[in-house]
Amino acid sequence: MTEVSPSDRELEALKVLWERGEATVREIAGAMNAGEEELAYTTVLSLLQVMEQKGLVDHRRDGKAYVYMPRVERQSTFRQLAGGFLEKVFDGAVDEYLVHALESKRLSDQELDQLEAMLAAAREKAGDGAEAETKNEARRKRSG
Amino acid sequence: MTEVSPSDRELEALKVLWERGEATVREIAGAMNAGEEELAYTTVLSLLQVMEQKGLVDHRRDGKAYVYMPRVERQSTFRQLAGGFLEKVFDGAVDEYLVHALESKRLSDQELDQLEAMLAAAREKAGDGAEAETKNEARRKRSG
DNA sequence: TGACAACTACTGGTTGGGCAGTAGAATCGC
DNA sequence: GCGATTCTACTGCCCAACCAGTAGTTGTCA
Repeated sequence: MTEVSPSDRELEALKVLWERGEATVREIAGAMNAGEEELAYTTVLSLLQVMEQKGLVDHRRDGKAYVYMPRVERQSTFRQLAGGFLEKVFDGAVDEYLVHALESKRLSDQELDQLEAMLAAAREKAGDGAEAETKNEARRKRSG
Repeated sequence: MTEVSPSDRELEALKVLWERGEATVREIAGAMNAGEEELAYTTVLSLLQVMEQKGLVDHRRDGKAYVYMPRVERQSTFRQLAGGFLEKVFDGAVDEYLVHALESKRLSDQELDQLEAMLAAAREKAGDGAEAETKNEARRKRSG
């Protein structure tokens, strides 16, 4: 459904919108300028306009200002981004994907616990679909 | 050390080189054209030349042809890519990073085992490094 | 209503990635 | 030596992302 992926800057803007639900251009610009970089107001506006064309955001009028809101879900966008990266860089090898992330950053115990829990959950879910998966495997082997 | 990240296409070429150790332009072009897309020979050559400027690859002459070889490590490149993506998209939240990867792809039992093992290893390492890390922290604070 | 303040639309410049053609250099076979 | 082949160097085009200015519009307030 969501064919277009946001660029880096666009993702920044989306993050603001996901957090707030909706925001004026000025608010978004303010949030994006929280760091060191300073973007001109009109730059952010341009960004939003392009994003609207792509279907990433929507807007309505409020007084004389435009209020922008996200049109894509946080979840699905992230999934799409992660999936795309995984495929593009690691050719789908999740273990490679994770191991380099682990190497690039030292993790706290809590984070490790969190990951552990997620793996357990994934295992559960895999259990659900395991039968179908196995059938596919078998079919592939027979026909191959 | 490695300041520049390869673009998507450049990464493709690097993958070929990592696999083979070294290769002529023609070989690289052949490998990259294994899929559906067809790139002109000169296109691949241009790509390599740009990559050389960036310090991603090196070349030597062999007869009349150039033989290219990687100048950056597979490991560190992947780590850099994964780390960058993690930071840029998920603001460093590894759990988010993984969960979306898990969602985007159904995993086999083997893969899950693999991930589990990696987490265990990471936990070990976290334990090992904790002390040293603490010492460094302390030293830094004292001298600062 | 008129002037000002704040906002948006439109336009353009810059950069990097991607692609490929043409011209020129090197090599090989004879 | 000389032509044909195969390679590289150089150049240019296209497109998307990014950035921001200028002109025009809208709302507000005295």
